[in-house]
Amino acid sequence: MSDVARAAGVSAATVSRALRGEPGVSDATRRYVTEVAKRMRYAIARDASSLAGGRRYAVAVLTADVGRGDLLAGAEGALRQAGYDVLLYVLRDAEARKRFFDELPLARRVDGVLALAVNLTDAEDAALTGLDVPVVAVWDDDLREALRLAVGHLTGSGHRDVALVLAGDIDESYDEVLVAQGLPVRPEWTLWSSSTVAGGEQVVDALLDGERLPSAVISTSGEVALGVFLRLRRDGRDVPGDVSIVSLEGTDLARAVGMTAVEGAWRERGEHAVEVLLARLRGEQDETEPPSVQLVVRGSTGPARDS
Amino acid sequence: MSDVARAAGVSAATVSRALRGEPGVSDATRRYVTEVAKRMRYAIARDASSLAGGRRYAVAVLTADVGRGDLLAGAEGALRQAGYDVLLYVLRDAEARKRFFDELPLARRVDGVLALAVNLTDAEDAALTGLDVPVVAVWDDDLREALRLAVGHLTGSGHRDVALVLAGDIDESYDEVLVAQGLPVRPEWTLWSSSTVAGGEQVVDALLDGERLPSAVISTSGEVALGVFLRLRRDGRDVPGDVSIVSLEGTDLARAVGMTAVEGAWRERGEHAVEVLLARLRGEQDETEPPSVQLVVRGSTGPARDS
DNA sequence: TTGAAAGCGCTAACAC
DNA sequence: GTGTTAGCGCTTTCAA
Repeated sequence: MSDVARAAGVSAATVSRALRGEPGVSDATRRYVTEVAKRMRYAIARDASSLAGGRRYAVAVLTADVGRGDLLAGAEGALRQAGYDVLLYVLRDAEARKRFFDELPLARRVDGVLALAVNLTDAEDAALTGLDVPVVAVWDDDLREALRLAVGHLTGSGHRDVALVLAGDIDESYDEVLVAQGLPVRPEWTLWSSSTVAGGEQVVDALLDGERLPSAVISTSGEVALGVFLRLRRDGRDVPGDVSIVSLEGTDLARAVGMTAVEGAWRERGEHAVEVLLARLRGEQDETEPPSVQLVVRGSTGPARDS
Repeated sequence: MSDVARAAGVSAATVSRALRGEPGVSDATRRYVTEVAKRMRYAIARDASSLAGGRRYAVAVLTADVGRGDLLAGAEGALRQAGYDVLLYVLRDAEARKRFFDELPLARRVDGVLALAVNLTDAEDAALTGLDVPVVAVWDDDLREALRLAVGHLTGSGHRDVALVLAGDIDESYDEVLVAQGLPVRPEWTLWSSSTVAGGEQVVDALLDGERLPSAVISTSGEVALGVFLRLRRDGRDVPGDVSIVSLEGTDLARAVGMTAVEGAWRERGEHAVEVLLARLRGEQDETEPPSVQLVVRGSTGPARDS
């Protein structure tokens, strides 16, 4: 930077102000400095900038699962455009997750935290809040809303025996949504799975071991839903004749295989989360609503067997 | 840090040396300082550290497509474990890609660059090399090898009319692999697609518009391969009776739907790439081989129609 | 083995 | 509108 200052015949402070768009520089000077900097291919040393200025121009993005590509891509694009670096943390499994929250390697390193598809426990949330930077989480509310839609659709078709498959580290309180809509909750019908097709297949195995099959399965993960579908079919069950399936993660994969799903505009959801975070960073509050989700009925759901 | 120094009754320099494992500190001092730092929940200010030390403890990870989750997850885990931050850059489409290489926002910000599933053009490669940090790219070689396996499998079953679907920004020279194995190359059978199921469906539409169908389709993307499969079937074509399909991206999705695919151990491939990069960072050269890929034959391929 | 001092490249506060 | 000065929190000489 001092090179640029010398070349432009101004002080380093002026270069700094000019390049950052700070007030207190004449238009002519700003233009000239900008041009010189460009010609010299000057790239700011962010470390020094952060050290002196206090801001870090970086946001940590936590995700449980890189599979939810659109959410992540949307957030990355929006952050990048706003001039923030994206520090990616993949909380792949319980162990990685625990290590992350134990060490919490974010202190003094980021201006904010975005938790995508993570579903923080209270303790984890507290740990992040202790960092003293804004934390924005996407997924939990979205998931609840999606679940409500799915349950509504199923009860409307006479389903009462609904199994819920949760992918990732998700707390149990989702059962409440079932209860709220008047459905019974059977412990053996609340299942956990990794977010993979194979996970979905295993879920079906567990279900088949039980007394009887539920008449419908809701899965938070599109891949799991597909696994459930494939495994059921391989076992000679008809979908939706014997079992209906709803995925809470609508992607074009769901569309292509004809899976009833909640479509969430995930890229837009990621961008919206960034808006909220940036507003918090500015000390404001973003009041806009996230993009709404909607249920798209396809061939994987039908009336309940006994209705 | 000076707090820790004061509390431990040593100088900041000693704290610095102790915490980083630098020589020149007695074991007793190191242990004590480490303990005090931990007790005080000291977190180093990376900015200051980088500024003073020259190293940035950060690696840029470029990816064309967050869909290849395992590759990314593998690289992220390995980098994190080695103490590096992961700066994620999603080169989503041609425009984002161009902007990235025009601005090249990495100067003075990272110690190295990892390009995952990107396939750099010569110009792009030169731009990165100009950054003066090690650059490691994964995908191109892997893809060529995978393609060789796929082509070998198909020609072994008598296929000669093979269409190639490239997902992402991939250069055309992959045709050479077909030529090298004695296959004819027809321009209308080299197709580009976005890495989505929908993209695969569109590819089939284009194929159906042509004079005749190829007897086999190779797709670099697992999702595209699935789209091809679904669309062909919806059109009344038999797979593999009419058309065989091979995916170069073997995931459990490929397994679940019975797709012949090249399984690449992507997570391990990502970790290996990090090994190579870290070695370069240490000024060494990693000579280990990347994990090998292998073809798994499933139901989506069979003998050629006319053989 | 340890400490003191200089300086990394910026920004912010204060002058002018 | 612009320059000067003083740090930001570390690492790295150089001395002790």
